[in-house]
Amino acid sequence: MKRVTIADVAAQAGVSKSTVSHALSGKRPISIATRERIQHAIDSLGYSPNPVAQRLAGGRSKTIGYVFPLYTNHIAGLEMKFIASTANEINQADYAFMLLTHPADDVDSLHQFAVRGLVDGFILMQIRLDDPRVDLLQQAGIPFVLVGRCADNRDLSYVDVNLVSAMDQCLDHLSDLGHQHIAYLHQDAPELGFTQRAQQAFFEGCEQHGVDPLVYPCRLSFDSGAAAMATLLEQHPEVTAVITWNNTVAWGAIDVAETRGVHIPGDLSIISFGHSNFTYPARLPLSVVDIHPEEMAAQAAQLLLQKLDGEPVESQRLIKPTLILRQSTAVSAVKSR
Amino acid sequence: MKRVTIADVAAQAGVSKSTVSHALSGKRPISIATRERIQHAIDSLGYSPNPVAQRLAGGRSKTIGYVFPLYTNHIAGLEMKFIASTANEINQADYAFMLLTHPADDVDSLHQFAVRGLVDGFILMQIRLDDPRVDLLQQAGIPFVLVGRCADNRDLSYVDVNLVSAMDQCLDHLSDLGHQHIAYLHQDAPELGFTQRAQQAFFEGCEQHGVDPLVYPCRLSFDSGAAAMATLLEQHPEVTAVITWNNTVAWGAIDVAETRGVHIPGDLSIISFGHSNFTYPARLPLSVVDIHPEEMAAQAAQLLLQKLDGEPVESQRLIKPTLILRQSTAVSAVKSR
DNA sequence: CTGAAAGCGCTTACAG
DNA sequence: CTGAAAGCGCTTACAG
Repeated sequence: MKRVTIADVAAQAGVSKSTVSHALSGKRPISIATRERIQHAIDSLGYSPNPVAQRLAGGRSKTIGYVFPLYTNHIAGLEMKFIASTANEINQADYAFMLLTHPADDVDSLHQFAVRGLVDGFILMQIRLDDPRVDLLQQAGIPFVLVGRCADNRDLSYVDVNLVSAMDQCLDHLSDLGHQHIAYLHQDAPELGFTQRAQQAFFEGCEQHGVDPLVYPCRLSFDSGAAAMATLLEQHPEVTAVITWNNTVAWGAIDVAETRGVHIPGDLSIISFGHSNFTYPARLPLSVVDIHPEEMAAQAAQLLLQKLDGEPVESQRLIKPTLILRQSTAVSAVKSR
Repeated sequence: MKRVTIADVAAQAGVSKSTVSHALSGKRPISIATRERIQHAIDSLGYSPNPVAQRLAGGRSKTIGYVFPLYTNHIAGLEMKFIASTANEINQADYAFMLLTHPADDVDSLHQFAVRGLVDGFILMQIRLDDPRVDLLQQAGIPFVLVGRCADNRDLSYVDVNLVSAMDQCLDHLSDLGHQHIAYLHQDAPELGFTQRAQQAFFEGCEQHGVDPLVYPCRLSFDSGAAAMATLLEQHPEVTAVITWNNTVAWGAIDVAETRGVHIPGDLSIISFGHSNFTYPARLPLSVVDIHPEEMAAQAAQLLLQKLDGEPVESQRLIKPTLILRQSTAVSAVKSR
């Protein structure tokens, strides 16, 4: 399998290598006649440029890096959806997809990696309010897009969830059903922008709706969701509705509730953040706030690709979630436990 | 952020670039004195070689490609575990991890990708009995390792599950509990080696244990597992135990059983293939055959890395699964429905 | 509109 | 044990 190079194409088309290069990049005008000869040579030889050489010579490697710290014991369907959607999107654009799983605080690894110049740009996940990776990439002058947001987002490109809308939709619905004491099982990670914004949106939404807000932190696991729910039920037996930031957490919470004889949705309504095709048991179709991970992934990928092409793009996007009502919410029972 | 190059190191150490290169690769003897000067220069300058240049000059890019067709709607915890484990393993070895999600039958994309020379080697998932990707990579002379096996595995390196052991452990256990009619909800993908081998192991195991084998195909989804279970219960009400190839399928099957009043484990025992930290509801701790995805991922990664380093390695490995008994299996009820 | 040449940062014969 | 030089396959000033 001998590689076909730009020199082969140039020879067959009877032009110089630089002409072939420019025909490919479109960076300078080429006469229609020679353009056709070059195209013909490319087709007949089956030429495709070597991205390694392109990159070394100052061009693109057509590779993007996806920075997503993964702890193998704590992965939910949502994370997977993000990864798979982004990978598919990038691959379909004929770019290579590089997954970087270094821990979030290991900025050195990212630095090492970035400086190696293997990728043209980055997509960052798990964004912190004050994220050292952002400073690093800005200083290095490497294009990147955030999925999420920092505290200060000047000059940054991001795709994020509209959490105010998400919470509003949940609270509108629950409030309409008569719920007065609503809990939010939120992620125990104050450094993340998502966590802060979701909590704030929850508190403000509760105030607007005149309901009593309860918040309990938990980690991304079934057991942690269960533990948080257990504590909640003990400390606030008056609670009649729960919102969870993640479906794994929701299942843990549901498990505890059912085990203690708290019936869903009769005694307790529940809504989870997630996406539309979570699986759920027939006896308990779970209502979810679909944050549209495929959509977020696609937009982030497109944003980055457009930046790499130098296209001017509107670069701060908020995706509006959709409340999908199934059967885990119901009219609040007047409770007197 | 000006890049430090090998020329900078050579200049500071007062040697030639080739000497620095050889000191780094160890491909020819370097006197202890100059080696020390070079090392000192590398440290003080913070030099790390540019993998793009290395690759172009005939060396390594320190990148491996992970070929795993992903359909975003059909992903279970096991897939995620494989991806995350492999990514972590590769990243920790200071290699870049490239995820290729092209559909399995899209050999052209893999070809395109391989010929671009971005990666040093591949790890292949979802191996078919007769896999065109294997021929492609063999002809191209690119190192690769399979997670799974083909029909003919001469000259191939792989890491796979010992399915005979897996089925034996399940059937030993179920048979001891008195089960006589055991079903296997297997993956509806006859082209995959895994599927064929698992079915064969199931049939042979049943024969050895003198039990009645039932097999029902289904796809990787909750709904499909539910549908298969529904059909099974209608056609063979005498069934008292079920083995599923995947936990998502198991939850679908369990859901249907419970909805129809078939109690687990009282009326029906169930064991799922999977891994040790699947989450499960407190009311139904699921027994699983842990196929050790982290272990498989780690071994595959190490195998490939060793091949890239030219180390001779024992290259066909079968990982023995572990049956983790929890509370979804019980003594068979004498049934007379 | 097109070409000859330098250069990207390495590796590896070739020579000593 | 070490160096000078060619070459990997491109891109991009420089020149016309």
